[in-house]
Amino acid sequence: MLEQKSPRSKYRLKRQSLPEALADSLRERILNGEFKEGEPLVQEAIAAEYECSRMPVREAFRQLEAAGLIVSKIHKGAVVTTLPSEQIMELFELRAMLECDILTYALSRMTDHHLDMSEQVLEQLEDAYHKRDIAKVGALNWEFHRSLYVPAHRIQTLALIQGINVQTDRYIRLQLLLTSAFEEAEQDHRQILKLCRSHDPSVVEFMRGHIIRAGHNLLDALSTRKTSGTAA
Amino acid sequence: MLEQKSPRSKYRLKRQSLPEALADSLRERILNGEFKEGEPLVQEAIAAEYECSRMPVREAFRQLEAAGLIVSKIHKGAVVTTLPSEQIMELFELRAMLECDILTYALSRMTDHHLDMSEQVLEQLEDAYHKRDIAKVGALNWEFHRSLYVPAHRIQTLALIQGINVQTDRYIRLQLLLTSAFEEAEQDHRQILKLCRSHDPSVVEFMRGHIIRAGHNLLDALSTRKTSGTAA
DNA sequence: GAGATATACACTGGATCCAATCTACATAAG
DNA sequence: CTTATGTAGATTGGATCCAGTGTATATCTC
Repeated sequence: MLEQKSPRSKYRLKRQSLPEALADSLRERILNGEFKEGEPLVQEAIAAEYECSRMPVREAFRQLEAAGLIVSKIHKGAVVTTLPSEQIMELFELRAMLECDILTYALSRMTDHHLDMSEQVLEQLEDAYHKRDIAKVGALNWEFHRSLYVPAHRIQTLALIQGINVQTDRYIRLQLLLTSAFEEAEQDHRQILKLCRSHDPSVVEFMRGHIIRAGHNLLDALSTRKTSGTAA
Repeated sequence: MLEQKSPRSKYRLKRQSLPEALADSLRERILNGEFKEGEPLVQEAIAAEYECSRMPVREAFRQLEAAGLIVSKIHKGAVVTTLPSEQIMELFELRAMLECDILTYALSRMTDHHLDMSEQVLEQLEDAYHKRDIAKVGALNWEFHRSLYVPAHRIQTLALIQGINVQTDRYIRLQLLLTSAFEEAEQDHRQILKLCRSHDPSVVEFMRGHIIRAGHNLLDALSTRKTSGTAA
């Protein structure tokens, strides 16, 4: 818990405030489904768990609220956000639009170095997938997409996409538990990388399909879960 | 300062925590240029101004940071974000893409009621513009755009667009001080409303031009300011 | 016994206090 | 005179404490 991430310099020391570290950890736990939709997050309980006061917890909550992962009502506390299925699909549609846009920018600027990096991430992703390490798959899935977009140098767009991916990650990880539809996504990823290597503009539309299909697959999985098993 | 906003019910009482109210007020002050780019925000000073402790200020800062208006480094405090001009233009391009998308959804669902509401906002906007009330123009400009998008029922998209508009608002208000390019925007707004009334799909492309032009006009204004007057 | 009122407990909101870190200035060494 | 070191003041980070609100249970009235 509370590990630091993405060290730029080789000897980078802990440079993160407690609230940020807490937010990172809590975000991860929400995405992993440890805190389920609608579940209340009690300041005191979290504080006790991390052996700190409620103060940094409150600041972390503000961050998570801004990211759309929780909502907090005054004097009533925070609960994990619940999204209706239309809004989940809307998130995937937003991703499709924004990621296709940024990929168009990125495509002409990708170097072999970039592509090798992406391939490396993809290999890790495939490895994690075969080991059924859900959390790692979720994180690496985004990391792979992200690696393709970096060459675009579209800072604001990338930040926006990252925010949306945090939200969809939650459902992607859920889907990994429910279905085996991710097999298909795996093949997509290889194809995407291949098209990128040849700088083929058709990759943009392929990416759109990849994202939209993921959304539909997920919604199918969610609806069948709801109709069939109403497990607590 | 710290007034409540958007009362849905007629007798809505204060239902906002201090940090939220603070964030609203500080956001407004940043957008109005009272706190300039790169200017540090000192917790104690703000707390003294609002006659509260530093605690709610810190939580408000977290919100503003998530909105991209400030950045805070550990043990070094918060400063108002400075964006390079490419990123400002990128924000306008994002707006163009997202707002055109949502407008397409909204167009077929707009009722006369919706359109009348929009017209009402537009009249207030024109009024504020003629009175040179910069803050009001900024707020109402977004409110007009927003009113056109509400019928689309695209909650996530609208939230995203709102976030970007908060950022561009800052520069729009700056532009109002620097240039008279907003005249043109005023005419655009009337034209947009007219096209919406006839549910003419060409309004989407018109909107795109409206937003992109606004971005270019702004960058022109900013660059001439930088090259000519290097006023403190 | 059902509904309204009162009260106790749990939790959040905010203030004050202490510790840790940064910055700036002063001082000393080369 | 320049650079390095040390120290004091300012400012942020985090903990503890108190107050206010919400909820649930118990009590009272009809």
